[in-house]
Amino acid sequence: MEHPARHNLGVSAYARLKRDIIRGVYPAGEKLLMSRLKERYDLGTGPLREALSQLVAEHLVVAVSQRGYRVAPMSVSELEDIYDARAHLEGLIVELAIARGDVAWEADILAKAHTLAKVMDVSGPEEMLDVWDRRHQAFHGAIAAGCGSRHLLQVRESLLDQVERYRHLWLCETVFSSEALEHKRQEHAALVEALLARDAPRASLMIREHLMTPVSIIREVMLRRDK
Amino acid sequence: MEHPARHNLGVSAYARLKRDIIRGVYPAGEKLLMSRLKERYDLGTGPLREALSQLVAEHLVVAVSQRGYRVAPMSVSELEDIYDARAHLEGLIVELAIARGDVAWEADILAKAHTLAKVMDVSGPEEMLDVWDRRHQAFHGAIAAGCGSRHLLQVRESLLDQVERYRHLWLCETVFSSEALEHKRQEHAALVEALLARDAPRASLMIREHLMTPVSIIREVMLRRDK
DNA sequence: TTTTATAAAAATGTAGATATTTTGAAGGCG
DNA sequence: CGCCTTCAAAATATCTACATTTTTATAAAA
Repeated sequence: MEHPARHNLGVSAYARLKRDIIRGVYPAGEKLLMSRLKERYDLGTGPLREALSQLVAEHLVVAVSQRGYRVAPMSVSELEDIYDARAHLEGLIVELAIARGDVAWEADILAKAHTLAKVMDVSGPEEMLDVWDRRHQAFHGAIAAGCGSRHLLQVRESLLDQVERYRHLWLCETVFSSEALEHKRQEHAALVEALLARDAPRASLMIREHLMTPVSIIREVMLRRDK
Repeated sequence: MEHPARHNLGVSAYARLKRDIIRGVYPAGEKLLMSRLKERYDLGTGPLREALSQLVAEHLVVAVSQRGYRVAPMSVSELEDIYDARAHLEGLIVELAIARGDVAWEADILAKAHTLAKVMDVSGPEEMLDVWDRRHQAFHGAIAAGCGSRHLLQVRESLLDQVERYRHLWLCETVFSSEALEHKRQEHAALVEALLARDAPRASLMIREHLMTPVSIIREVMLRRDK
């Protein structure tokens, strides 16, 4: 009938740039030369500037007038602040979800938790980490969805994007030991239990702690790298 | 020494467009014709598209590929969700501010509260509403600042921008009676009292209720207009 | 070493070319 | 007659190429 996807170049430039920044293709603080980007993505300046403007609004890129764009810098202090903000926001969302979530919400959490717990190493650790991460996101997404607020979820997504670069450091560093995975699994199980029991204070505390655990590891990776 | 402000056209296009959208110069859902914008702001398509891309990221504008841009639609359901999200976020921020704020934070709140309480009608109601609104924002900003999290404050700003169009309806509608102003003043005083007493649950509840009060009025304005 | 002059590189903006969507009229069909 | 298609013209969005302005790098002079 219609073309499957008919978006303009700015949109795909945005998606590709964002992906590359989050994946660490460009180091934090690196200058994003127009000429280089034009070559790499085979696009004109127009669409690129559109994409960069959006990324500026999302704080993944900073613009200095007449001096182009650079990847937003990373720092330990930002690491701490962003994880702190995210943990507290997620705590709030969990409390609301417990107050507002219905049976379908509960069911979806159970479903996603089950899928996550059953991730098996079938085709190499690289592939498996990818699957695990996707299902992990889906699990937490299902929990958050219960809050029922489009705008809170939107704000949550925004912080997720901003935290992703730091989280990527963690995923790369942590050669995922099966103990760590087992530990996560237990935390998730306990969290599900608290959610279904509708114990808001406990669930909120648990998720805040759950989300803060990577911070110390990432901090050390960053300090080590900076030397 | 140097030029005071040397930003590119995209930046000023962004500021002007945002201002006009928030102020209701363009009705919600209206198509933003490139030709019209070019004429109105005397700019080329390049800078305009940059600005619009940023506004898309901030959810004030929506883009449909190959079909240009339009002002983000407004609806009663969004009104309710956005105020709900904002109230809960602000409640969280207040709790954190009470836990983390120092003496300078307390002092700044008192200062801003005082300035706000002493707004006098000196040069017409238009001017006075403007002054009151600015000081009101400063007062709430001072409270929020105590949470100490750059990212939470950034997320708060984002929601403030999104809510501003609805709030503007309220400001326009409410021919500010001195009773309403007096009522606000009392709410503010009580809030300051709870903050200084470091009573987190009470302050959080108070601010949530304080922020939700305009909703019913705005809803009625919107329902009346849609008919 | 610091300053200044100059050349190269880069960012930014505009005009116009291209592609897409919308409009509106004409024609066909129930 | 009302309603749906079809199709061309007009309007619109989008993109690129090039012109302009600004910054950065380089080298000579103080």
